[in-house]
Amino acid sequence: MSPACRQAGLSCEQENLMMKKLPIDFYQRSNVLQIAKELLGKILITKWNSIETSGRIVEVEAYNGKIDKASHASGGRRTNRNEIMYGNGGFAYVYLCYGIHHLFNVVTNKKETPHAILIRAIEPLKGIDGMLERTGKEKPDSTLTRGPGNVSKALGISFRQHNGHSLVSNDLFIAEDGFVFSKREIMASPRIGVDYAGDDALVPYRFYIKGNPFVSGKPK
DNA sequence: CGACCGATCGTCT
DNA sequence: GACGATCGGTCGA
Repeated sequence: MSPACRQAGLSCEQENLMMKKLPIDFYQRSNVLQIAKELLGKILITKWNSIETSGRIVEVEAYNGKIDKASHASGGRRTNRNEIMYGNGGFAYVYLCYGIHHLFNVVTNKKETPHAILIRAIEPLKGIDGMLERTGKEKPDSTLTRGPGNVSKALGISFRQHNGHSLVSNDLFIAEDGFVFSKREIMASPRIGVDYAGDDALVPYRFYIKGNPFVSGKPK
């Protein structure tokens, strides 16, 4: 059960009822930084292989399209791999990183504007046993869904099966339950692992929840 | 602590 | 043939 529902004294049944899937309009807006911040506190859910897993988003990074040197679409670069970024918002962009990790992104904005938001960390809510099974971990500590590679592993997201998947589908989507982080809990910093991006490596496009144990990087 | 390193493979040059 | 929007481990101070 989510902290928000526990605080409100709601049962799991009631919690399900108040869960609302984000509509396609949420994703197709033009301000990727705004959407990235709004994703903090929302719930990412997967339901497949008879397992439902979900977690509250606590860390994201925005990638600001063609003008962003850190983006795969930098300079209008368009390849087989990043093609989905050039489509409409509301779809998953999943790619393989270092041959090992499947990184899950939310595509935003409209056709031909390749905006994306990388989901870097979630706080597990449902299906923790399933997450442990998928990751091979013994205990649900803070490394379970810390960092983008771990998020995908715990939720069973892979680039072969889920790249281009709709986010208004019934098996992979983001929902809101009324919970919101307060503004002062939301921190901004440069993005991680984008040293190659020159001056764009320094822009504060990473947003995370202050003090949350699932947030990647060094605590500060 | 911090620095470094190996894993592993699809994609692009 | 080189290289990642990473992770977890090791090693030395």
